Amino acid sequence: MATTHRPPTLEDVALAAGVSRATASRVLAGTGYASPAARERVNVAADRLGYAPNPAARALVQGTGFRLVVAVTGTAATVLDDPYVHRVLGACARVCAPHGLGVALHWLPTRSPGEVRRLAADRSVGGVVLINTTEGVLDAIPARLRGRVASIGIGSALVPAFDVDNGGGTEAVVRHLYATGRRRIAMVTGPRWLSCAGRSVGAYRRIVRDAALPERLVPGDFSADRGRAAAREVLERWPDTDAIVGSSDATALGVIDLLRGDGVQVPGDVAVTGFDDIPLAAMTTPALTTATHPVTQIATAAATAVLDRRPVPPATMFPSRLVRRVSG
Amino acid sequence: MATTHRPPTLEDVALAAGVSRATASRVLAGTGYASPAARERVNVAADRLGYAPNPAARALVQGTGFRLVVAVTGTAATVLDDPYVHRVLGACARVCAPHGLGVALHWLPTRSPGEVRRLAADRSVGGVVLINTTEGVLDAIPARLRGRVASIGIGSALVPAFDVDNGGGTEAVVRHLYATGRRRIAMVTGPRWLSCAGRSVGAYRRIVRDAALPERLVPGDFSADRGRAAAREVLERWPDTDAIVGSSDATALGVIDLLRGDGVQVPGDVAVTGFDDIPLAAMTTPALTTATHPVTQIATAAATAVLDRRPVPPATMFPSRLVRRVSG
DNA sequence: TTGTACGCGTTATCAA
DNA sequence: TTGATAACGCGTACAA
Repeated sequence: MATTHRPPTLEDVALAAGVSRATASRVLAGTGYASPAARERVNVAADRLGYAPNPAARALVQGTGFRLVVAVTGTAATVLDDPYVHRVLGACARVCAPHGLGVALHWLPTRSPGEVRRLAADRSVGGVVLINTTEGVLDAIPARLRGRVASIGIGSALVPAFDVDNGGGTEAVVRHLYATGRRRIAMVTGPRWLSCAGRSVGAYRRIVRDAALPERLVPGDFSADRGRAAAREVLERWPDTDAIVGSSDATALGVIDLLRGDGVQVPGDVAVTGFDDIPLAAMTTPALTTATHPVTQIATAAATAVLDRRPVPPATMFPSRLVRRVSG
Repeated sequence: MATTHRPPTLEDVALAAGVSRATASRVLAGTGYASPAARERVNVAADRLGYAPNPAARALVQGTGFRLVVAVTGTAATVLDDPYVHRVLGACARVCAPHGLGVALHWLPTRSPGEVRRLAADRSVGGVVLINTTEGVLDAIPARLRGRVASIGIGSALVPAFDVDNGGGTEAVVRHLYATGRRRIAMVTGPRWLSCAGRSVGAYRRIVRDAALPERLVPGDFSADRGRAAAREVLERWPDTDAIVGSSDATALGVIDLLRGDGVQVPGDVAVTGFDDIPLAAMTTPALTTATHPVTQIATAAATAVLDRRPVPPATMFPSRLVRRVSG
C-alpha cells in the first residue's frame, strides 16, 4: 500500500493478458493483426489496470510529437497576448487533454513566412493549428506536416480550413442597418494583410453598391485606438454618416467612445456595430450589436482534426450570426 | 540539400565536439564533472548545430514530464472557460516554449480535493500551476510534487504562493471612496470558499469599522448576473447607499447595469468600483474605477518557479493598484 | 497470428 | 575526468 504507485505500462498489460508486448501494442493501437481472443484479453486487462500510453515514449519512438502548437501570424509577438488567441489556446488544451498532449503558443512573423518550417522540423511538435494565417505561410508548409495542420481562417490544398463566414456575417450586419433605416453606412476595415478581413470588406462593398449607397471605407486594425481615430476620420470626411460598421468589437467600442465624446448619440444619431461578440459586448452601454461566432467550437474542430488525423473536408464554414442589442 | 533535415541530437553534438555522449550530456545539463576544455568544445558544437534537447526523451528517462498543467479549482468544469484562466494559460505557454514543453488545462472539483493526486501520478506532468486553489487541494498534494507546484493564490508549506495583495487593493479602493466623500459603502463579496476573496472582505470590514461606517455585505460570485441581484438587494435593504464595491469587474458591471436601469446615476448617486481591471474596464461607459493586477507577470513568475526548480520564497506578493476612472 | 529484437534520444551508473 | 552501457516505454520490421 505504501509502494509508489507506478502507472501501468504496456508491459504490465501484456503480462496481465498473457500475451507479448508486441501483441498488446497492436491491439491497443488498432493496427496490425490480432486474434479476437487476444484482442479481448488485452482490452480487458488494459481497462482493469487503467492503462494509458505514455505520450513521451510514443513521441520518442514515432517522432510524432507531444505538443499541439497554436501558431499565430502577426507583425509582432504581441499578437500572442490577444484574448481571442488565448481562448483558442484554451479550447485546444481541452481537446488535447485526453490524448495526454500539451499545447504551445508560437508567433509566426508576417514578414518571414518560412519561419513555419522550423516548427515542422521540431520533432516534439505533434500538430499545428494556424491562426490569422497568410498565403505566404500556407505555401511554406512542408508536405511532411500533411494531415497535422489545420487553419482557423484561410486554408490551402494541404491545410484544411475552419473558418467563420465573415462575408455572411458582415452582410447580415449591413443588411440589418439598412433594414433599420440607415443609408449612409461607413466601415472601419481590418488589417489589409488579413484575407478574412477582406471578405468582410467585399460583402460591405457589394451591398452598398447594390443598394446604390455611398461607399465609405476607413482602414483599421481591430484595435480600439484605431477605432477612435477612424471614427474621427469618418466624422470629418462624411459628417452625415448615420452608421459605422466596426470590423471588431474593440473597434466598435473605440468608435462609440469617440462619438459620445463628441456629443453624438449612439444609436440615435449614428448606429455602431461590432464583430465577434466578445464576452463584454453584452455588458457595455449601449450594449453592442454585433455578430457572434462559435470560437470555441471552431478551435475544437480544428484541434480535433489535427489530433484525429482523419480525412476532413478542405473547408468547414461556421456561421456568423447577428446579435441585435442596443448600439445599432 | 534535399536530405530531410533531422534535428541534431546529443550524439551529433558529442561527435562534433569529439567527446562521448555522456560527457556532452553532463556539460549541457550542467551536472557532473567536465574539464573546461571539453565544456568549451561541447558548448560551441551545440551552438553551431542549434542543438535543443528532445523533451520527450528526457521525459521518458527521467519520468519528469513534458507538460505544465494549469489546474483550476472550481465547482464546475466551466471555470476552464474563464478569460482570466486563458490568460494565465497563455502566459504559462510563453514560459514553457523555450523549454520545449507544452501546457495543459485541468479542472479540480472543489468538492473532491483529492483529485489533484491523479495529476501527480501522471508521469507526463512536469509541473502544476494552481489557480483559485483551496486548502483542501493544497493538503492533498503529495510530497512527490515538491518544487514542481506553484499556486496563484494561497500557498502552503509545500507550495509557494504567487498572489495579488487583495487586501491592500481593496483597502486602496475603499479608502479612495471614503476620500471622495462616500460614507455608506456596501460590498458585493466573492464566493465564500475562495480565501483570496476573504482577504478583500477583511480589508473592507476593517476600514468601515475604523471609520465608524455601517457594514453592508452582500454575497456574490464574481459574475455580472449575481452583481445585478446583489445591487437590487443593496438598494432594498439600504436605500441610502452611496457606493458599491464589486469584488470583480464583471460584478461591478452587473451592479452598474441594474443601477442605471433603476434610474440611479453612476457615479453621481452611487459610486461603483470593480476589481481586476479586465481589458474592457477602460472601454465601458462609465469607465470603471477598479484595481489593476499584473496577471501576466504573476503567471509568468509562477510558471518560471515550476520550471526552474530553484528555491523560491514561500510567498511572493504582487501589488494591487488603484485605477481611477469614472465610475467611482 | 504471435513473439523476438531493435531503435528512438536522453540521463544515470559505474568502471576505467 | 571520461566513456561504455543500461535503462525509460513504446512501435515495428522480421522471423517463427
